[in-house]
Amino acid sequence: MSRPTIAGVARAAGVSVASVSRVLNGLAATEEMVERVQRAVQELGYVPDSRARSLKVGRTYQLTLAVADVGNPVYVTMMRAVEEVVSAAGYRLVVTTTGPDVVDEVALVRGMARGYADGLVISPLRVDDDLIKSIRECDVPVVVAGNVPASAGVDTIRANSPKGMLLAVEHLLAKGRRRIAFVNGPVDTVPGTARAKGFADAMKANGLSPVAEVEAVDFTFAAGREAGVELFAGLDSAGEPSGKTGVTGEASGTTGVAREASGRAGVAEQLDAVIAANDLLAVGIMHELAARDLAVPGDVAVIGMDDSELAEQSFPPLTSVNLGSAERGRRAAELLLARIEDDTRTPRRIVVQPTLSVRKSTP
Amino acid sequence: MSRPTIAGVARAAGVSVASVSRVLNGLAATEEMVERVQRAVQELGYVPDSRARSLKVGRTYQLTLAVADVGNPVYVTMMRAVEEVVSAAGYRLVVTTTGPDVVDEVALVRGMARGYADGLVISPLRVDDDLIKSIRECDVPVVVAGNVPASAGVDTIRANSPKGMLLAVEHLLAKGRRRIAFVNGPVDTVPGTARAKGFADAMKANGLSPVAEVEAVDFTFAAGREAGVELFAGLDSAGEPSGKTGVTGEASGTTGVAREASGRAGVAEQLDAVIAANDLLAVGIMHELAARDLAVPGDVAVIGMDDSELAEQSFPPLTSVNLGSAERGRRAAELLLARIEDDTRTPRRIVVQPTLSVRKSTP
DNA sequence: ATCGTTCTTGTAATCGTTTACAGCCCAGAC
DNA sequence: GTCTGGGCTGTAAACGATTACAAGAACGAT
Repeated sequence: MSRPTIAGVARAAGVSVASVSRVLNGLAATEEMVERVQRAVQELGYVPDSRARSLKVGRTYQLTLAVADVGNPVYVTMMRAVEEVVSAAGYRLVVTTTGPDVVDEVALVRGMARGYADGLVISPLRVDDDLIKSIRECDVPVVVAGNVPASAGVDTIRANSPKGMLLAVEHLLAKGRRRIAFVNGPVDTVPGTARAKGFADAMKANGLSPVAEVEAVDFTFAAGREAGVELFAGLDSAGEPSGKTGVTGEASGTTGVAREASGRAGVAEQLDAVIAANDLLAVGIMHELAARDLAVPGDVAVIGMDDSELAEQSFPPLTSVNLGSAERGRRAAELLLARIEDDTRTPRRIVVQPTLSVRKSTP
Repeated sequence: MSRPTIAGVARAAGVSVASVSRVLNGLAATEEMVERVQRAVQELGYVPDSRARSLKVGRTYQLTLAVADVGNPVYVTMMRAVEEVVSAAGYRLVVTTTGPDVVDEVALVRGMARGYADGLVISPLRVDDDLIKSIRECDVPVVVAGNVPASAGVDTIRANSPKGMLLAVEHLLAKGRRRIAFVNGPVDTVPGTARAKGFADAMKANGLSPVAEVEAVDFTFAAGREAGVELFAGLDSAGEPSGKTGVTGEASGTTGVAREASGRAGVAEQLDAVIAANDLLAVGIMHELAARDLAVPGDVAVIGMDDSELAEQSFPPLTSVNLGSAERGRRAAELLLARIEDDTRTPRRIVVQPTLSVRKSTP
């Protein structure tokens, strides 16, 4: 025997399907009616079919969260915040990982038209006009968690990376560190560009120029270690303190030799602090520092960004710029829910301000 | 103008809705028919409604993954593996966090009857008869990722914790460490009991008895640190090397004093290794060791379990028992997909064997 | 007693697909 | 020339809920 439907319940209770539906949805009904329907529901073990309900009411009570990589602890923080808001409102959360490619993001947004979810929170790694266009034309509300231009005309909850960079640079300065290197993620990504510009501005504002800048191939731990290798190799070979290192490709070939040569003293006199574009990169850098017997923060201070759980767990605990991932997640979810209720498209742009979580990786 | 439906496409193409549906689903049709339908689809920007489709075919092409806490990196590993398999098969993934409470898990399983997903992978923290029963009676296939008794008669993919514990203990023994303490998570959880028993057996098999055993209140980093405090307090106050420490509550009251007294030498002569029930706990312990100037692995070796990304990222990198989370996730997803295709309920029980990932936290 | 109001309940249409069934056309065999 | 059979195509009935509308009951006002 298959699952009972509302018709079965109606038959068992001796009432009409409409009445069953009304009781189930808490609409007006006599006590006796409620009584009978509930008894029948109990007896048959009836559970309403959400597929059918979705078709009729045009809502799935699902929301989608799209992130580039679930392995990045910042997305875990965000996901947790979104889940909390969303499930409190009676929605389920569909989590999708888009990967690094923008065409997959576009495909995802377009696919929302299938109606399997009532809204989308997307944190895009890369953005192009196609993506903006698809978001604008999307049949369901979309909230972007990340920096997109105001001209795009879409709802966004974004962090203030430049301000965050300023906090990082000024903290280092206050501790007497002025020989600062920057390890960024790919500069063709949304966070990558924002942080590159933020770093440059923050340094300029304080009359500093960077000791080195390295672009990691990804926002991951492994890429952070590679970037560390490249960073130290660059410091050794090129003597000039403010020069930028070359691209990743060429450096890796000479890694072995460069690493041999990069003595503790050599590096430490050129460099006394590193800012990384996220916590994973920062931790990767710290590992490479340790491999070279450089003390954190004694020889080199390190600052990460995102203030994810990893920052607290790393050793030494990582000073990190809190870009408000949890709050961004929470507010993105709230904004999305609001849009679903009332979709008067006057795009909102909410900015969450950063704070600095000072831990042991800076003096 | 609202979204076009299949009827609109049919009208535009001058054919019947059935033909449109057939073309869209790749069934037999003349070239001209395919031509006309596709042109109409293009022109109108038609996208099929998955809600309607779900109702008709009784499939949502969604799978649910339920875990206790997305903050635990082992679930991130598992989630990534599940996502990969599932999305390759054309399914979406609904991620639900159940929290630590078994009644919420039961509610979730019961709720699957609503039909919003075609199957469920659940990694339950706590299991009781109600949960087993609800899984048995569930309308959609359920695969349990975790240890449940064979008598339960449900599909499971489980780890071999005892074997894993044996790997850990024997590795320590081979390195000359015999004064081993164990930091477990809550013992009323599925992994908690499995690991407690596994540890006891592994020790006995090697003729050892534990220096101390501590039960953390949770499988988290914070709980790991608390457990560390308790562990060292216990070592100081109770002189006997093989005694178990008391419950958490009483110890915390005397923490301040105990911590003062726990000198580097005092601890190191009673203890030369700690095994933790997961990586988060292990990292918490390492922080507490560092706070007491105890070197890892010089004074105390540490072994974690799960071999999550955190093990690689922690400092020193953590030797960890790989319980095959990724493989478990992958195989759970595969088994679930197989069940959806052919639900001949002869419950399978798959065991994934552990390996040891040796890193720098052991000599 | 009649009428109008309000409140509850039932009938049937509807959401947008898929699919069983029947009809049509055409080719090939007798 | 008729019949059989096989492809395509169209009509219409599902899938399981919600909800507009109508009908009936109860009740007070006139």
